[in-house]
Amino acid sequence: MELKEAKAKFIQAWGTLGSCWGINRAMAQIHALLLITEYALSAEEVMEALQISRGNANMNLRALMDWGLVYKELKPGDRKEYFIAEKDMWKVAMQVAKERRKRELAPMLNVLDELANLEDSTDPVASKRFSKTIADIKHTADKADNTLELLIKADENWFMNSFLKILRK
Amino acid sequence: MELKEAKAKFIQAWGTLGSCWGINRAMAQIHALLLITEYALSAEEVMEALQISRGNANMNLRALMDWGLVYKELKPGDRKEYFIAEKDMWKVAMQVAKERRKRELAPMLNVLDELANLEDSTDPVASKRFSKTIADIKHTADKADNTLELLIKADENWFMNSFLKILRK
DNA sequence: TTTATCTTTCAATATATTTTGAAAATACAA
DNA sequence: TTGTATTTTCAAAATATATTGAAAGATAAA
Repeated sequence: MELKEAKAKFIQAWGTLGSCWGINRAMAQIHALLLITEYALSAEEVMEALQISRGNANMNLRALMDWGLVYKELKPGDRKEYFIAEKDMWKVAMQVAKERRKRELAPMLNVLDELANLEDSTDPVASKRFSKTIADIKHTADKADNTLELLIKADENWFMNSFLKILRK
Repeated sequence: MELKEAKAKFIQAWGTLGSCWGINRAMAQIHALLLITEYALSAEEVMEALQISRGNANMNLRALMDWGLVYKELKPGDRKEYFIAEKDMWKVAMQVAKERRKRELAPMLNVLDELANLEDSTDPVASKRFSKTIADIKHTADKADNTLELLIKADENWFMNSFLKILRK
């Protein structure tokens, strides 16, 4: 296999993986492209490499920056913007965990909270039973949330991070 | 809020959460419905409760069983099949982790393996650099995979499980 | 075997998401 | 300011995904 083919294969595989996680193909492919490019690329170059439109490239580059997976890089004397991906995959994983926690887990915990305290006087038995089920789900979700927070916080902490590195060896 | 409304809200919220994770709405909603129903439901009852077609209900109930999140229950003297959800949310989380590891992480690791050993004599420098990038990504992915395996294995092991329960307190 | 009941399949349809590209907005230099 | 390079927006089009429902396939009792 030649290099060009290998790069295409990686971009394709990363795109497929992304779609399992509710990330659209273009976004995942742009991420993949930037991951395997050691220098920063302009929107133009991304469009060219992946054969996508300007609007698509722009929208997904912006989304990747929102997720903290890609940074903008400005070159002096050049009006174009260039984009480069975070290459430390552990940081990438932590960033994704952090964002998903904020965007998905947190809202669900709020809904569960609201539902756990329900009391419907029309049918107190069923109502009680429902609250119990919800409370149980919330309990596990809270544990997951705490674990994730601990992991993220630990990663942001120098000492814990060195400790984790040993575990990750 | 009354009970009926609360149940609808939970089903709706669970459906939204699912769609963030590449799970379609119907599948997530059926799961939610079964989670808050203490007895087993027939396909008919699921269709009725969620206002979905027979084919849709059937296909997604089957998918939920594939994921190990829902079990079939047969009642003596009744030809209908009934469905009940796994209620232990920790088990649910582990089951999801297990399946996603198998279905998504494993194939990606295979692709990375294949790409890490590439040597393109046309451009040995770039080729080497690419392999190094891939190897680095694979390294982190392997760590994630190992951690996940450990977690799943631990959960399947009685002793480790009691230990984890203390951590989860 | 026939009949009644229930489940599965799948092509057609509906819905949702992604992508495009041209126009508008913005940023900057002269 | 005006002109030029670049980015952003967004409605329309294209694509992908989910849903329907009727027909075919099972299964078991009569």
